[in-house]
Amino acid sequence: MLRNLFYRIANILDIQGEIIFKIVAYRRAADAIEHLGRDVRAIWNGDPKNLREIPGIGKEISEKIDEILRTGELAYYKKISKGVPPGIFDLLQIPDVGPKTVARLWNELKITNVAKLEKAARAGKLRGLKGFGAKSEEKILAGIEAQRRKKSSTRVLLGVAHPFAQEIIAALRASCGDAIHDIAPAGSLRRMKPTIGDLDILVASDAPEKIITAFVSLPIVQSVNAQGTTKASIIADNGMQVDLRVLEAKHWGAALQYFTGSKEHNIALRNIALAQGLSLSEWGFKRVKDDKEIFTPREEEVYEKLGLQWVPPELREATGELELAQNNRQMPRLIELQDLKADLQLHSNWSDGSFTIEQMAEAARARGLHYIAVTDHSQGLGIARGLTPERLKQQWKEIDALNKKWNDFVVLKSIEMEIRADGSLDFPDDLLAQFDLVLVSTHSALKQSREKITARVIRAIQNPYVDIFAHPTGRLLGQRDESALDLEEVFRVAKETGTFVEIDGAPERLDLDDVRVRRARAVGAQIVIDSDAHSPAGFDGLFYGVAMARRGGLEAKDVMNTLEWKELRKRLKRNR
DNA sequence: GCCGTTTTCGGCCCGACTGTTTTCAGTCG
Repeated sequence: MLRNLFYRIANILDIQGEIIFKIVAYRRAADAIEHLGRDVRAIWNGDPKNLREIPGIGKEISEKIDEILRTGELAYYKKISKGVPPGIFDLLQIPDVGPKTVARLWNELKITNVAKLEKAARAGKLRGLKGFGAKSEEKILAGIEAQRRKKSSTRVLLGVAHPFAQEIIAALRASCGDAIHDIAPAGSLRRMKPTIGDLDILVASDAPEKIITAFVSLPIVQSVNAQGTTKASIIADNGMQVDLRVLEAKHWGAALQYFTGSKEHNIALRNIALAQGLSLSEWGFKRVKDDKEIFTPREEEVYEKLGLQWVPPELREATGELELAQNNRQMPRLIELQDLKADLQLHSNWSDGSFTIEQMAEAARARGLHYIAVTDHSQGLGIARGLTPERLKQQWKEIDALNKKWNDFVVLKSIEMEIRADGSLDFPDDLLAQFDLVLVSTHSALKQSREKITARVIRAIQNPYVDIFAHPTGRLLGQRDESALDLEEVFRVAKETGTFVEIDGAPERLDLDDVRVRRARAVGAQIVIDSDAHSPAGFDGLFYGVAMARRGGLEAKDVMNTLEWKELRKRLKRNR
């Protein structure tokens, strides 16, 4: 709410022609609030001065936040938004229409919404404005059309975009591998964001034409948006836009850094460069005093040149990573997939999985894991064939028999137990005590009020036999929003009780995300990473879960299932 | 409006592209 309000203030100021730096300040403050991952109230605590510890929030904005938190209103916003037609903000969403254009459309032609703009453009009334011609009208109409299409399309899950990019890269290597010096995905995919808009792929090569031709001829290409000598843009048959750029090897480091982003990270990095008399762009460095160019063939050199540690792409979100890179080697050594010894949430055909426990175990073992917890659903989740105590006893016999098969792998008896709407659990304590490990989660009544669902979850994790709270927010990307759960409070109780909180790596969940992972660690809750696999391929979820952990800045020591079972077992609250 | 190993005042990221111009403003990533 605060974020949207400050963005709206920035947009109004932008249209009103306010100096850009003031506008940027409001947007930056809005982003800072979003990146907090918790309620600003907790930091505010009744005193606006407390807010100034947040980077990007100074005297003016802290006092405005204070006013909003106290009164629910902002006099300044009321003042500047007076007489601004609401349709104006939709105009800003149209590609190639910015604040200056909106201001002139509004002032000179009384155009205040998209419908009026479309009508005027069709009637050829825009070309009367100075600097506008027939092409401008076409561009605006195309922009409106593009905007309409975009509304219906959505971002793609990381779990879809990542293998897709690998497929494209493999195809390009196969067709012109001898001409490829280097190839890599950039953009939000390289930063491993939970969802991806467009794919950016970078190639270092001396034969750009060959690469471009091969790219636009790939079988996945549905249409070609643009094709030039060094870049091309296509729409793939799965609807994704894929942009390819080809460049010389000497530009590789700067280009990869630049196209990986984030935009905010790059701006901060360029500021650091400027302070050292260097101007940084996607082509490399330029010394300000004499324009001498300095090339960086490797990305590491971009950071080294500035006296910084290399920043892992997952951390490049301008949330303090450059301070770590500057301050004497404080960059964390982020957790890697190989650090995980176990997967503590997965499903078999005893509930809603499609494979036997043995098949799942063999797949996990083949991926290098040392143990797994089989966490089929409990009876409360009837739709997923949840287990009753009777079927559970049969399942345990199967697990006991299986465990005789290996001397280097263990299957733990576990359960994904439903936390009922009232906070009670699906099984009594004497049964819970017989599991190796108990995981709890919510699948129903996710629309409960903040108070109700928070109390419900806390009651569950206070149980002495509950070890892990799985997919905490319950979100399904693109389908279902997070619950209203007070995560800050849940993390606090998790720490106090020794309950672990989970990063569920299933691509449609990625729950906790990076922002929440940071908060969990800051509060002191212990974390595990699971795949939530329902099939052998589902173990890929560990990779995506690790990506969220990396984005949250976690090292191996921060993640409990990097421990072998005999160590982890000692850390369970029931054994402490 | 924010911020400080060049600054409490005077800065604030960089380059490409487009359409309209004839040197540039606006937009984008």
